[in-house]
Amino acid sequence: MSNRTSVPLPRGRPRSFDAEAAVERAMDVFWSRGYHATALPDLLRVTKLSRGSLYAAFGDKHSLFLRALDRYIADAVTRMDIELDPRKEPVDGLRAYLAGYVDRTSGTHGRRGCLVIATTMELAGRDADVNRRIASFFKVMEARVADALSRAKAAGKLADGVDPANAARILVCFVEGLRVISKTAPTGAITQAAADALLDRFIR
Amino acid sequence: MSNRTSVPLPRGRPRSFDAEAAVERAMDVFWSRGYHATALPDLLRVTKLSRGSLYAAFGDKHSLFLRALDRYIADAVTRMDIELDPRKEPVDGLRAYLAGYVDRTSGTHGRRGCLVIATTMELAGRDADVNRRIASFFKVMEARVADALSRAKAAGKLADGVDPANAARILVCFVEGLRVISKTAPTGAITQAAADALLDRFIR
DNA sequence: TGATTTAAAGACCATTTGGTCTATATCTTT
DNA sequence: AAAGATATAGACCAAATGGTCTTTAAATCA
Repeated sequence: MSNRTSVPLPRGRPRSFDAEAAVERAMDVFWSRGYHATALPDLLRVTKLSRGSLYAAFGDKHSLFLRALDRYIADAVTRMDIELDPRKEPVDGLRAYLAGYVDRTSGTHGRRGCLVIATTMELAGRDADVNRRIASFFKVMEARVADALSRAKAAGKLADGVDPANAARILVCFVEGLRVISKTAPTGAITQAAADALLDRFIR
Repeated sequence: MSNRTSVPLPRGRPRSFDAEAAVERAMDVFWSRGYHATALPDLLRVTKLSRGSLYAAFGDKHSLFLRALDRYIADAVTRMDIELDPRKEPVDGLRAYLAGYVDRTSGTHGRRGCLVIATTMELAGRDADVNRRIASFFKVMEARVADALSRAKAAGKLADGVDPANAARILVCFVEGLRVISKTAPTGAITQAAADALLDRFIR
């Protein structure tokens, strides 16, 4: 039977560029400048692709942007899955989750901002593809945090009267708000103190 | 001495448009679409000005945008000064402040988003004029909230161990985060419950 | 009425935008 | 070596960008 059903090997010159790497570099520039402010030449520069290759590989600017956004979101979800891993102590996980945001909102990292928030504000209202992705991301995030809080509650680690769903929304809003105000004032130590103070109100 | 020092009366055709009203309409469109996505024709349409008049009155797109942003920020500060008026009960003030955000993040209002946050994400990193205004706005807001919390503490209304400065940062981050996630999911009731739950953790 | 000032209308401009296409060089397999 | 496949470079395009300028109509005061 050998290779009768296998896809024939491609002939000729092989792809010489790594599409995933190009998406990552495109993500970087969208992240730094936003969608509208990123022009084709910027994308060609960072991906080191010619116009023709870029359009052949990704279709158009908007599709490439969606790929970049998906990549950014996937990275964020992966991080959350590690920080809030159900096999860990839930409160430790929540501390790690908050610590990650403190780190990402401090100094230079903070000034860079967040591609999801920038995209939310710039495009979500008028771009259904974007809106879907962002809404689902925030939902996933809130669910993961609520889950960790539920586990903490079951272990008797939550303060009296704390509702996991409410607290999850509060924590998510807090970290997203952090990323906003840290664009202009990325003050790490103060942020850490605020994050600690907030979590301390919820745990016992 | 009559009118010796007075400015001579203007001759000829008087200004027939209200600059402040034009700024407000420009603010509306920047608010809905963002800076880059707002094109000159959009501004001409909503202000009902000709190109010449607009440039004569405001200089250029960027200057008009700064006027619009200043207007938006001034409105927000005015609102805060009413909600957090020192002559009111501080906790009532904080409730009013949060209620205002719940309202602005619900339904259609929520989908509209916030010009300050959109501008922060789109321009603050690369535009010093914008950065100054935004940084100062967030500082003012945090200070007003911290002030109300200090007054509440002095009146014995705060829970044990709550630091007004920390709590202020938490509340500001929470409301700004609310505005972000409400762009795609403006769920008013849930938001109100979260706001209540958060404030309840700080007051006695 | 006539002088003066203003705004509107829109022609005009250089530059930039996202996007297409062709010619050429390069690489791999047969 | 030949054939086939792919990437690059860059010319090219129409449309849109922010911005200037001139002409004309309108409104006011002297």
